[in-house]
Amino acid sequence: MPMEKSFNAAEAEARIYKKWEESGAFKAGANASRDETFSIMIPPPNVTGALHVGHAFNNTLQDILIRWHRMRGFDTLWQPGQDHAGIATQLQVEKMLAASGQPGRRDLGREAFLGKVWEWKQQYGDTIISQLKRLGSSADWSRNAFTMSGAPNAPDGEDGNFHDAVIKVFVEMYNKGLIYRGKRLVNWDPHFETAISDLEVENTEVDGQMWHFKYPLAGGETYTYVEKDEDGNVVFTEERDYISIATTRPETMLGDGAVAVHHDDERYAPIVGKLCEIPVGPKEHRRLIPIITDEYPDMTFGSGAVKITGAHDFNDHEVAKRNNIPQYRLMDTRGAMRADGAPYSDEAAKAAEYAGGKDFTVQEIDAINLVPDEYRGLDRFEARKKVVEAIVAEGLAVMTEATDPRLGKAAVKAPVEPAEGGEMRTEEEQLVPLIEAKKIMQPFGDRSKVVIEPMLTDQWFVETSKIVEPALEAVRTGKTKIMPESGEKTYYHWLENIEPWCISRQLWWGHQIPVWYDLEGKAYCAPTEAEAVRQAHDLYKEKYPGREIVVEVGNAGEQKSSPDSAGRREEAITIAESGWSAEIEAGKLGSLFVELRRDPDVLDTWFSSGLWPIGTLGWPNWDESTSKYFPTDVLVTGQDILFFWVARMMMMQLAVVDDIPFHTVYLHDLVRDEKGKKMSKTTGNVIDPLVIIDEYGADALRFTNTAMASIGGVLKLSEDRIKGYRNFGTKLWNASRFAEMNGAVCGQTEIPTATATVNKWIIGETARVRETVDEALAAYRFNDAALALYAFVWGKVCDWYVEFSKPLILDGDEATKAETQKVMGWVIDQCLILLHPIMPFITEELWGTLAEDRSKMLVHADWPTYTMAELVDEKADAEMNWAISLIEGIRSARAQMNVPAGLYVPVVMQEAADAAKAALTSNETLIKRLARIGDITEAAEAPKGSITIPTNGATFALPLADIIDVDAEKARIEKVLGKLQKELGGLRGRLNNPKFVASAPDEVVEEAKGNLALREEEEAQLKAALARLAEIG
RNA sequence: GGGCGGUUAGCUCAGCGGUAGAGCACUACGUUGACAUCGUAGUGGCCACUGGUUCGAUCCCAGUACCGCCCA
Repeated sequence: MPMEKSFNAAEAEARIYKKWEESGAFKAGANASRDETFSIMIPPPNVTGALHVGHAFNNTLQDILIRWHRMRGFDTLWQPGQDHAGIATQLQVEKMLAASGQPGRRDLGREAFLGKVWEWKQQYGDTIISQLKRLGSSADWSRNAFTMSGAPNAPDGEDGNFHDAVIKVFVEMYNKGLIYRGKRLVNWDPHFETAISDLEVENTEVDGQMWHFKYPLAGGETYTYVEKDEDGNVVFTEERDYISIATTRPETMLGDGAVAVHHDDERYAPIVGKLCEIPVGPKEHRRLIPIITDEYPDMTFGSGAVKITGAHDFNDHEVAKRNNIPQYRLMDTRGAMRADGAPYSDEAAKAAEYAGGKDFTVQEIDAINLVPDEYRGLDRFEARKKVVEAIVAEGLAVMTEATDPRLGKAAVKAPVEPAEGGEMRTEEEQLVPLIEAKKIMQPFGDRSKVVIEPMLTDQWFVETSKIVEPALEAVRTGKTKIMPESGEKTYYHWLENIEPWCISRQLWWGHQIPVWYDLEGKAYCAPTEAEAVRQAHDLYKEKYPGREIVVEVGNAGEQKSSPDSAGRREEAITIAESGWSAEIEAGKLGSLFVELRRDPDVLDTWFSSGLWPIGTLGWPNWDESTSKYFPTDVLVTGQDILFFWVARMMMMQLAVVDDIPFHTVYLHDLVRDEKGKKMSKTTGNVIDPLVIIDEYGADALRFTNTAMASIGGVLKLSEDRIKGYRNFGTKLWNASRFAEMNGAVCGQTEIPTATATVNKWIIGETARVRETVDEALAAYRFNDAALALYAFVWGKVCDWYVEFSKPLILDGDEATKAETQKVMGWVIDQCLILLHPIMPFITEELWGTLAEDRSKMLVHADWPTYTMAELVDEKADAEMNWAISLIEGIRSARAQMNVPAGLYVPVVMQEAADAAKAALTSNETLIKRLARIGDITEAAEAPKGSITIPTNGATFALPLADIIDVDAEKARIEKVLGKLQKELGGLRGRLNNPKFVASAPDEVVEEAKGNLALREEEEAQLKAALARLAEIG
């Protein structure tokens, strides 16, 4: 039964994938024939995710490396899995709850909500896995990992131990002092109501406004404000009773703790150390703040004076810390103005005390709510408007002319002079508040897209500075190599300037921080609750020997009471140590009750994915069967997560198991559309890989991905290109179909011996492409591997070898026919093997079709190791190249001279060298056939009016005096000659230059000489041809 | 502002010391014994610009212009 005319990807792919999987072909160690391991950890896709072109690209490369190594007999593991994606998943589930009319997260409470998340995960979490399978990914799915597996509330089937690994690492790092908790200014996402890391903040330039306000000096003081030019000449003098401040965020004025000017700023020297008034809030409770000096203010920017709001700005925070300025928090977790605490008058009075010199703690300051009563509860942007209105109304805005260009679009056009046809303005200038239209950088949450608020909160941090050095060292010494090399530079730059990593998130979905506090705030970090209880128990037991200690874990918000061993219930449970001491002194005996509450925060998702390499392998409970895959070999991932993930894995693995996680990092760009634009739903240029697979097959998409994958290359995915590689698959299919129809012998275990030149030649070419592919893959030059195979399969096998074989198989003698059938079968098999890592489906299908008694499926076929040294026959190579050039020369000349394609023309050969004669004789049938020529005769002179085809070692003439136009042939030859002479000029120029001959490497000189000789021969042949044509006229 | 890249055929990209390649597109011809998802032939490039190093530069170095990306 003849094969179909093309590969039915839609039908075959699922069937083939099932066969692979059911046979355990992807299991770790499958097909291993040597001890060396090769392992790759998949960059875990979000459990909420769906396959996009980036995954498709990324996984194609990983799969190629894995399949290639597996076929080569390595003990191979491709570890798959998913990431729990804290914020994204929590958001998705909340949306689902809202959409289906179920109670929301807060109504459900933590436990119930997490139950919903797990349900959701079990229902949808496998989506991306099934999509990766459609791509042909040969990961060991039996080991699929999940970053939340083994968490305390995980349902059955989610019982890995990733959670244990995460918790263990946290505890160890805590005990080593690498993790700490502190009140720090963090990036706060008011939408998700959680801290996020600085990497999750996108700074974007937006149209903003800068307001200029007057902060009146306390007690109506005045000073002389003087401005000088560069030479020290006074250019402006004014008596002022205020200091002018510029701000882009007026609402934060409420929390100002000081006004700062630069040490060297002479303009404000007279008032440094004095107090000024924040020009907002109830008149009777205006707060006074000091004017201080610091290095931070830029004298050339704005007025040179800046307000310091330590709790809401990173720069201000530093200034406040340096100068011990109180940092007042103004907003709640949603970014609304605080509504807690006492009335404003009371709070302002407290603040005044601290401003007046009373000692304070960070907590005491944080408790103060300095938002005036009328602004409480307002959204921060609403509050901004009101603050501005109030200040302007009070006349404390800096005013300017309405024509001031700094006002931007709001500026009024300057009046036109009467001379220019305008009307002179007579009234006094209208003054308006100075609100500069300015581009400002604003921080946005990368997921929420809302404006991020710097917020002073308690958070957990990894002291990255203490673990960064080994990670830097590993790359510096080349132990881990990052490709492309520019990635290493970026890596150094970031790690050398690394900031502490905020790892706590105010979310529910994630690994809850394993720290419990007693009500004094003492922290107990332990892998389990029982262990924390024990720690607390031991601690107090030591302090109060002889007393019974009862430790209980409560939930935040509810006081817990518990009977002691004597059955007595504590009346007023006093937890503070001082309280206990008092009780002891009073001689009261009873048990001491210690209540513990667990930190409600969870860990940043990247903290767990930072442990991906060891966590997936079962650390800390791993054994040789899994630990042998560590360190892994290569990480293939997007360069956009170099910092998020790669750098953190480096730091974490080195900190935890003192080894690198991988020896090579292959970074790639984002996959873009064909014009180079980012794909986005809003632009509507998203290419869905599943749609592509449906239409063109997974192999076409994979080949396209491979061909795009040059090191550091830009990835522009175009459907035309995919279509082209689908066609390539069809080409392979049809060459195989031809082979099958003509008795090619597939499934041989030995390389067939060849006597025919063409067979020797293609065997040598096969060895050549095998070496090229291996070299390319070893160097991660996927595009080179793909292109070499494309050129070989299409350009060599299909275009030449299949054509050459036709006369041999169809018209040749039995021996030649049999030999050619064997060689062809072998060559096709080699094509399938070499292409399999890139195009697994079509090759596996052909592998099964072309021979019935294969010992293994192609997925486990042995990768060849033959070399060019063994298989290239120089003579056959030279002969075939000569034959090809002759055929091409004849075809080209015929086409240009409009010789009818169906016409078999006779040929006359002249001045033939022995090698050319021999080459012609041994390949005569196929040359005749492919060049469409008749009898070949030899003569001393070419017939008059013939077409000339020069070759190395012989000149050929097609005697077509009747058909051809002599002038056209002249023109054709002159054109060729023109090109030739340009080349000759270059070659002669070089060889005539003594310095070239002296300095260039010998082989280059030899090559040039050889080239020159060839070109000169060709030139002579063409000139002779022209001379003959000239005779005719 | 700091860092990292890019600029090669109409388009998308390789190449990165020895004088330029692929795919697509385009033009002409073609139902030649697997393939029209094809075949044959062809058109098309001062390799951004200016200097330098070198016997020789698209390739190395310096600068300029323009375009990206990352970080402030």
